[in-house]
Amino acid sequence: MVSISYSILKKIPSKLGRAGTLTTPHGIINTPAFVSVGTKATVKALTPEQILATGAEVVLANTYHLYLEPGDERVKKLGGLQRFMNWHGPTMTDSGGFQVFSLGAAYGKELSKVVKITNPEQILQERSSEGETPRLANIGADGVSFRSHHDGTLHYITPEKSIDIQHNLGADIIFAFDECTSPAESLRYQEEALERTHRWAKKSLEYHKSKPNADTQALFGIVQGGRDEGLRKKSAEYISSLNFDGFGIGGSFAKEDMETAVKWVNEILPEDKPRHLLGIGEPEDLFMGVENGVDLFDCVAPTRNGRGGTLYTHKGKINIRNAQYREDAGPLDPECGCSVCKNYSRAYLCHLFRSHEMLGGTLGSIHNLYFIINLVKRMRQAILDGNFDEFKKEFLDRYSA
RNA sequence: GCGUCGGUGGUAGAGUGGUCAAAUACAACAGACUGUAAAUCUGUCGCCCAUUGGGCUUCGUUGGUUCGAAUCCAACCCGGCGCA
Repeated sequence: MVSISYSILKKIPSKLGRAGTLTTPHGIINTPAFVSVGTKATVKALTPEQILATGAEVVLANTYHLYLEPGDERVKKLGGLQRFMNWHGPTMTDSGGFQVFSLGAAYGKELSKVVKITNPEQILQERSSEGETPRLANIGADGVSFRSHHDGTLHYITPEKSIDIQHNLGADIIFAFDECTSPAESLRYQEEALERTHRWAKKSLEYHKSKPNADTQALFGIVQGGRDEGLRKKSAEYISSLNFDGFGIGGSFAKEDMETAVKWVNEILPEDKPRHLLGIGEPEDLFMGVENGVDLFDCVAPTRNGRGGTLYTHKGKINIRNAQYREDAGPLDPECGCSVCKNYSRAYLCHLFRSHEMLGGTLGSIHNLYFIINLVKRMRQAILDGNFDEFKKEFLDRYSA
């Protein structure tokens, strides 16, 4: 029995990009697609009905968070992730690998998923090591020990443990436990981390395949390797050699490193399996990813920005709290087809955010998710229509003007 | 009218002789956010220049005491409360 199946419908001529369909036990994902992030089994501020209305086809939850609260066993007992959160479409779970980074090397520092600086020298300076906040995640030989950020309890996650948790959660697509590294790490460290991630990938896969869940849940292996071409390619080759159902491309990037890294990897990954660029989702990055053969993206940006009042428009992002919108009776983005843009004024949204009303975060999330999901859908359509390049130029010219 | 307590930056509210252009919170004005430590976080917030920094004017009003006053004294103005 096969958990998922992927097929390509059309490619971007002489590029890696493609449009296809990914069939899961809980429905079809039309790729490329943007995956909504619902870390704790909720896309923050949205009901499943609202998630659906944004055009979302798939939701990604998090192993680490759900393991801590309410507990994966409990989720299993309550019918699994889909049933628990009342989301009936396809689901994914991240392995907790990102938390190795965010609660480890990046904890208490200026490091994040995408670093603006590109000069390696500068990135290395970001690595402040003395007397900093103690990490909540520490890497051991076979796994990672996490100090829970909400009750201080200690937890040890191994690749097998991560898979067990993800089996209990029951998402359609799950990820191998990996180590997301910072671009600030030395090449030597990247090598060491990559070896670890590869070892864990193999363990994750073997363990997964030994369980009946392998029939209903697909497992994606994650390519790492940082900013180094040799390591990235080595990782793509190694992960490709294992019998994963699909692939994730991970790591924290310097903004301008991202495109080359994605290219290196996707030139190697087998064409007939889906690829997921983990944690990426700003419009310009989505174009880059789609053009270079990425099928799936997930990113907290639309929802996190949406809750904070930074909203996407065809003319770039705006901060709806700004004074200039206080009496702006027009729609947020006249070119957007979402329910927020059709029914509410900028002035009203501005008021909601200024008065800290919950509805602000909800409407902001609905709009931003719709905007990003729809953007990727339009990219898909453009591939099918054979005019991806034109669409990309037309959109980005105005978006970044 | 008498007594009493009090009048501080947009607001609330610390401060009671120098380290005070004045804590803190809120508001205001901006900014950040990329596999969610996030309905979060950061900066600015008297005026004028400047990179550190410097100059000027502020704590009801006026006048004093003092090397030095938001802080002490006096008078006045305003408000709360109590008694007539």
